Amino acid sequence: MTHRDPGRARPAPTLEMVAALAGVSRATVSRVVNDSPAVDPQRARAVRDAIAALNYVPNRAARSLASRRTQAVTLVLPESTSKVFTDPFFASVIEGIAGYLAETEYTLTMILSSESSPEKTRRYLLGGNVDGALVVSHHSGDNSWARVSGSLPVVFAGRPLVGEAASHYVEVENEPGAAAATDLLLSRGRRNIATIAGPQDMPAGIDRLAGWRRALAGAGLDSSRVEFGDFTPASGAAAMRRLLARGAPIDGLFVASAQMAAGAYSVLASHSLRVPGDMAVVGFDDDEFAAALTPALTTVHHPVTGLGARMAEKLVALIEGRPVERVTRLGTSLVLRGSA
Amino acid sequence: MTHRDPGRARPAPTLEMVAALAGVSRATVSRVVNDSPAVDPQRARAVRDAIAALNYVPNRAARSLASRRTQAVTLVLPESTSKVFTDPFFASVIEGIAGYLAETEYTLTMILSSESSPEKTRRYLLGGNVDGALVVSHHSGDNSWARVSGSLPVVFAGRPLVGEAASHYVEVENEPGAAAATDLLLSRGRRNIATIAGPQDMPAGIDRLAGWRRALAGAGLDSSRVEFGDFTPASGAAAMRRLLARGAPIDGLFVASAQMAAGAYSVLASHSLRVPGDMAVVGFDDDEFAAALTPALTTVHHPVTGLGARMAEKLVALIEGRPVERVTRLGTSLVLRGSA
DNA sequence: CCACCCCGTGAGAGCGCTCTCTGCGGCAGC
DNA sequence: GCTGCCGCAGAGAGCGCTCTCACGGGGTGG
Repeated sequence: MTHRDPGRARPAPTLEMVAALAGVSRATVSRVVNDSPAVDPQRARAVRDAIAALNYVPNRAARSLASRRTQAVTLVLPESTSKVFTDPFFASVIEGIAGYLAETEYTLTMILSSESSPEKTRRYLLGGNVDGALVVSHHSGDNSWARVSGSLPVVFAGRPLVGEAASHYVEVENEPGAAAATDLLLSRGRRNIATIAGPQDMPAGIDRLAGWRRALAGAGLDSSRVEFGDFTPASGAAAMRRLLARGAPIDGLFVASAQMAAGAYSVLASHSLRVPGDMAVVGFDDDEFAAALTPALTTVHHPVTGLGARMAEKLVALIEGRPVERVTRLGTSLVLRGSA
Repeated sequence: MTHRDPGRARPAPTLEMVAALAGVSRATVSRVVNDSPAVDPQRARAVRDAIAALNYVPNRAARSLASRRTQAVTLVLPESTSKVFTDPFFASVIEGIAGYLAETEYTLTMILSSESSPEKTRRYLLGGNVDGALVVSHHSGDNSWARVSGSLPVVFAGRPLVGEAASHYVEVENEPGAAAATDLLLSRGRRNIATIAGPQDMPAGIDRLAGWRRALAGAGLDSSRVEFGDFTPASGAAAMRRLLARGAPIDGLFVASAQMAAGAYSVLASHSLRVPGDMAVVGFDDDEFAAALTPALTTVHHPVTGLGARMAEKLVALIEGRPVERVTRLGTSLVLRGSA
């Protein structure tokens, strides 16, 4: 069998056709479609009937050409596909974004920029496809955003490392959260506290490490027990192994992501180190990894869904020209479970 | 601080402006942009210079209005956000799609239809936003696609349960794969073979169960040991519990997804049943779950990334009016690891 | 009873691009 | 030397919609 139907079948009905059927002008149909004020109710009804009869859907291209708006925003994910789809963080952020946008007239598109060339992404963003962009997980290397955000409203998840002063963003208070987590370990009487930190080219990685450092400094303790991961379980396991290989005593551990904590747990188990007995552990991220561990992970909770929602809210406000706070900071809380 | 910049800043350069700067007509610029044949090389160069000087990007809305094409396709995911972002299957499919499209001029957008209303999704698809759609994981309840696919090229992942005869799709040979898996268990001398099947409103669930049934029937064995899950680990665990609670002896198990196998493993462990000694297990899906289990899961491998790539390929061909096979079937292979 | 509004409507001018069609210049053929 | 092509460029007509503007008719106030 071969192809049956190149392109769309019957030509789509147009405003013009609706107007003809309803016996009014195009302008009136347009008013009804955009439910603008003050159209004679009877005519409006006739128009609606005609729309239903023709199964009319406004052509987005024409509309956006005429109105210079697209009613679409895009979520740019500069991570590799598999990372995006494995990390519960992204799922929650997207849930928050999609949830907020569902209330509005905006539709969400996504673009995995690792899969397309940067040039293609740029053309997509600047080519009038979207009214604004949301950017998640930008590493410091990504300076392409400076160019784009001059011409298009952009909201970042997390403080951008370049061009921070001019950017709109929503961030979690990583540093205070990490400090609080470390303080908890201190309050449990731990004094040899290590950390598995995140990538140092991302604000979440940098700030969580800084919080840990500040807390230890406040207690006059040594903050040399640091190993780094990339937020994945495997990297957490590797970092844990390196930490143990150092030979220095460790009785407390702050891990910058729940996924890395999961990796660390498996290494601790293979070394017959008990949590929290031998090693009190506090993580960051209150996701399914945190809850699924045994013992369940005491962790820093942050509102990830809220992060997404606030990003979307900020972007829509920006697009519509409403006053917007440039920066939104979301607080964290400590969730006490079994690991510390 | 308040907002700084509603909408885009400077008005975007247009074809007209490029034409003026290059000293040619709009038509010529258009030819260069679409690298159509036969433009005087010198003029073409002048045009390119002008484009670069103005940092010109063609306006998509205008282009698609005039050409009746958008150069964009969308991936529709009718699952809940968290499910999409947790299941490695989706990640791989998307990887395949994005990989293929990266070679083309098409951009990929995604729409999580669970988050938007079906009406919004329909308007998006029919509103001229995209040239075609890819649909993954449609349950039998989803008959909304029939309406859409009349007006827009659509390619499904897996055989659609409604409107199969008219649909373009790419599917994995689930039934033969499941039969082969079951045959392996038979060849290992197992005779009391159970299955944890997938949802019976999805082809993958239906066909894998059918393959298991056929293999057992071929061997003249009983095929009553069936429990159902929804492809998630938790549902696999629950199904395993129900299977064991029946009290009938079981020495072989075919699980319709690696994720469910992971769930089943944990239940087997808690019943002190050893794999493969007490229970030989064969799964379906060769993903990270399968490899991470202990013992590693013997499983049916199917080309998930290839599935995505072939879907994208088929859709693009459909859009461009090239001849296309209506159905593509992808074979499976058995990956022997420790569990059977 | 006339001037003034105001409300609902239609006409019409684009939005930025594509694409057909016409036209112009140069070359080959007779 | 004239006709016929062919190759390349420009003119111009839309694509389907939005939005401003002007208009007509029915109140209201003086």
